[in-house]
Formats: sequence, structure tokens, C-alpha cells
Amino acid sequence: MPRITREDKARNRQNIVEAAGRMFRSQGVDAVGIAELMKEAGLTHGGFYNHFASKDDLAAEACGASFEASLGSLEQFLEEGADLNGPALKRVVDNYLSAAHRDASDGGCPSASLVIDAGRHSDTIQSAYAAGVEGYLTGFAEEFAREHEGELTAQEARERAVLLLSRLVGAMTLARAVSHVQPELSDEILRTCRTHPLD
Amino acid sequence: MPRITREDKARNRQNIVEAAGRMFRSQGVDAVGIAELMKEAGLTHGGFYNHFASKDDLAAEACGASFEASLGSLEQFLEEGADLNGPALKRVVDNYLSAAHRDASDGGCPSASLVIDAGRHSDTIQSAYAAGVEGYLTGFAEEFAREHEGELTAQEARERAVLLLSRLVGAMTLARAVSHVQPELSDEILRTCRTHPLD
DNA sequence: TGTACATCAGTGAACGCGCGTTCACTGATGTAC
DNA sequence: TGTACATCAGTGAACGCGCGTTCACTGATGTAC
Repeated sequence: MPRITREDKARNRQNIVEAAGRMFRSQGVDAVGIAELMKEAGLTHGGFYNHFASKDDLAAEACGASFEASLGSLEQFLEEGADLNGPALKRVVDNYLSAAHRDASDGGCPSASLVIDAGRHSDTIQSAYAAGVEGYLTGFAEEFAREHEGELTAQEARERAVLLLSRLVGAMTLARAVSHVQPELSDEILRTCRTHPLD
Repeated sequence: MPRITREDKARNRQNIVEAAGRMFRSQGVDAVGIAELMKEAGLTHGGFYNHFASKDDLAAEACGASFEASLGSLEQFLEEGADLNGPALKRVVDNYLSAAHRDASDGGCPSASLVIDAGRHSDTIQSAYAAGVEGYLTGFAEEFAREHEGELTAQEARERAVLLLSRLVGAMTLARAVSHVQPELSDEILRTCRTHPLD
């Protein structure tokens, strides 16, 4: 029917979601326009509404997709880590609180990048965000339980997950907030929280 | 010279800064328009540029003023706390990670409310934000040193301050991000971090 | 398999709107004498 | 102290701009026969 194939349409849609995922995370939902976003996906702005009912709808889907990708990486990281020496979560933390993640052009972990956007936009976005956060907490809690088998109750593992994610998100958002004017302070925040992730 | 007295002008200016402080913290800098903000201060939008060179300039000043007020409250809280039984910082944490603070209509602590705005706006704002964060860290570190006199090196007190602020900011922003769609998760985050602020 | 045609993804101009900012105007205040 | 006048804070209309969204149009694709 269209002047492109169905496969092309599906690919275009996916390109939009992925571009939005990156741009919304790195610049914030409000700071990215439809035209800019469609251009990044290799299209013109007019076609946007062939794929999504509104910008908010796309934001919610992009948020969900970003979390899905991010959680996928986390799972993979933890599985690989099980074979190496040293606790895998420690390596997750070192990666999370790295300068590279702070400066990531794709915005990095959605838990940190979208934490303010989630609260300030539609409930659709907030629901996708909350589901992603729950995914992170579950993943962390499972890993805590695995690394301290028999020593931690499920409740304690869950608590540690909440404590860890709060620390990670706080440290990363703070580090980003001051990185341009106080790079040493930004580095100090990351370094300190890397060294004592659960103190 | 003007049709109001100099005192009136100064009072108007202060009203604008205070209104901006509240509104920027609770809704974000971009979400608040000049007209809306001037109305809240009891004025019309045209007069804005008699007081400030740009919206960014006001945002920076409002950020600084919000931190000043916030740090003032903190100092006072800590001084009062010295007389009471129980560590004062524990009470600071309980206050910070309360549902009331999460839902505060004035946006609450600028460290948490402006953490994303700081990174995404002009360096003027970011500088004011970074100075405020440094103020919080110094205040916390001093109190840690006071409460554990002789047990902590200055370095260790500073580290604890960084760890605590990261936890507080992360927990508060996460709790706010999910509060409308997952109120139980939001409460869980606050409760867990209240119970184990430095674990 | 071949042909005629309806579909609809993509295009880019256009719409309405709200934003930050500018401007001509006003009139009470502060100043100069 | 009293008067004449210059100043400038406040007002509200207006400007230019970019936004999200809509629309008429296009033409290759997918479908019906």
C-alpha cells in the first residue's frame, strides 16, 4: 500500500523509538523536538503521526525500550560476571559510576536520565519508568541474594537493591549536574560512591 | 523616579526571586513561563526585564537563593539538634526522606529539585547549583565530624557527606518519579533509605 | 502470472499556540533649584 | 519648604520563533481479479 514496504515501515518506527530513546535520555523529553528527532531517524517530521498518536506516547514507548535494552545489558553483565572472580555487582557499580557513563552521549541508564522527566510528564511515561525501576530493583535484589546466598533474607536483598539504586541514581545525577563547572567535585562524587556503594 | 518607591521595587524583585525559587523547583525551569511567574509575584510580565537580563539569569539567582534558604534551615536544624538527644543528622534524614518533603508544593530541597535543570541549562545556573551542593556537603561533613568527634578523619567525614547526599538525592528523585503510578514503591524507597541512610 | 486500482507512509507547507523578549506608553517618585 | 521636571518601574500589546500537530498531496506497494 505505502510507497515503502511493511518491513521498511517497521524499521522506520524502530529507528524513531531508538533515536528518541537516546535523545530523550541525553537531553530530556522537552528539549527534543519532533522534527529534530525524525531527522535523526532519517525521516521528515510530517510522518511522525503515522507511527505515534502523540509525543507523549512515543516518550513512554522510548522509555520502556530504553529500560528493556538497559536491563538486557545488566542481565548479560551479571551472567558473565558469575564466571569471573570478584562479585559481579561490584563491577556493575564501577561501570555505572564511571566518567564514561556520566558523559555518555546516548544518555546512559534511563533510571538516572529520565528520573525527572518521569515525574513531570504524563502517567504513561511514569508507568513505563516505574516498571523499569522495578526491573532494576528486581535484578539487583536477585544478584544480592546470589552473591550472599543464605546470608540474606529476600527482604534484606530487596532493601539493598533499593539502597544501591538510590545511591547510583543520586550520584550520577549529581555528578552530571556539576560536571561542567566543577569537574573535580563531579569526579569526587563518582569516586566516593564507587568505593563505598553500600556505606 | 518610578511610579513606585525604591523599597517597592526591591520588594518586587525579591518576590519574583522567591516565586521563581518555588516554581522552578516544583515544576522545572522550562515548565514555568515568565508571565506565569510574574503573575505569581503579583506583577505583569512586561516588567520582568527591569529586574533581570534573562530568564536564565533569574534561574541562577533563584537557585542560589533557594540553596541559601535551604542551607539556613539545615544549620538551624543542626544547632537545635545538638541540644536534643539522638544524633541531629538522623533527624535531618527523617525529615528529608519524608512524604511531606516528596510532595512539597514549593519543590523542597534544591539539590534534588534542580539536579537535572542544573545540568541542562546555562553554566550560570550550574555554578549556583554546584555552590549549593558544596554547601550541603560541607554542612553534612561538619556534622558528621561533630557527631563522631575523634573517630573520623576530615576525609572520612567528607566521604560520608558525599555518600549521604547522593543517597538522599537519589531516593527523593526516584520517589517523586514513581509517586503517582506506584505510591507503594515510592514509599518503600523513602522508608528503606530512611532506615539505612548510610548502608 | 499479469493488470488495474486502492491504500497509506512519507513529504513539506501550514496552523495555532505559547514562549522569551521588546517596545511605546503611563504616571508617581525622586531630584534639582 | 515648594515647585518643575526628568526618571524609570510597571503595563500590556506586539514581535519573532519554535513547538506539536494537521493536512493535501505523491506515488510505490500490496491486493483483487
